[in-house]
Amino acid sequence: MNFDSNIPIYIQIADYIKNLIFRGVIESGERIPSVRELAKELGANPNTVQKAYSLLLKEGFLKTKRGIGYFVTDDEEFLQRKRKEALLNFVREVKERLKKSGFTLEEFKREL
Amino acid sequence: MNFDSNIPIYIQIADYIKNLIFRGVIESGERIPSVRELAKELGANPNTVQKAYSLLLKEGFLKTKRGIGYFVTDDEEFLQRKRKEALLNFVREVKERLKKSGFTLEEFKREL
DNA sequence: ATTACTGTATTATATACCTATGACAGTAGA
DNA sequence: TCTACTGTCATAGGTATATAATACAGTAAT
Repeated sequence: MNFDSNIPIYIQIADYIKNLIFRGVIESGERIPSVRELAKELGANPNTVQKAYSLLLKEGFLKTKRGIGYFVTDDEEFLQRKRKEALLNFVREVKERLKKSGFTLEEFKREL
Repeated sequence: MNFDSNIPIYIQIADYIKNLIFRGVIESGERIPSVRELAKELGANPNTVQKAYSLLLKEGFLKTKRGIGYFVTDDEEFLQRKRKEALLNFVREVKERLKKSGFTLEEFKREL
């Protein structure tokens, strides 16, 4: 993982976890690394990981059990919906950026 | 223009100008708004606009004449090359994000 | 010369982010 | 019970970003 970006690290970590869920690397209901574990693994601060987890908690991706750990939500329907939303949002974002930069969709597809 | 993003404002402004150049809204050699003008127009601070312009100056998109203003470089070959680079970088970024999120290229194209 | 623009630079202040460190509370197993 | 994990919270310090205010220097038109 690479933190040399303008995007806040806790956002990058949240996206990283979200992507692992979408990819099925972490399954529904499964436990994820503790804040201290992941912090050590990524070379980040536990507080930063905590902030990322809190965000995912608020968004509904994670559940927490004090003293035990964080878990991916077991609401599979929710995850499927979010996955679809993520794709559509991404498509919208791509189109927006193409328009802003003055690239045509054809020009883009040609390089894809 | 919208600054409620995690991306620093001076980066957003630099991208905004770059896009205007790529789209041909501002032409090669043409003068761009003064730091104070653009700051007022965007509701940002002149120092922030200055930082954006300095970045574009360093990258070669702009030239400066003290007491007169900032101008888009007259090196059209450079701009063409940068435009192409921007497209290819964007394509690479899109592919990367698709891979990280576990979306297939076909899945993406279907929504495009 | 005066005026009104330019770019450029400095200082101070506020805020968000990140890290380091430590503390407290809940859980599970030896 | 003790130990070693968990989540959670608080404090302090450093850095980047953004704003506000001000100042100085170069250019051009009146």
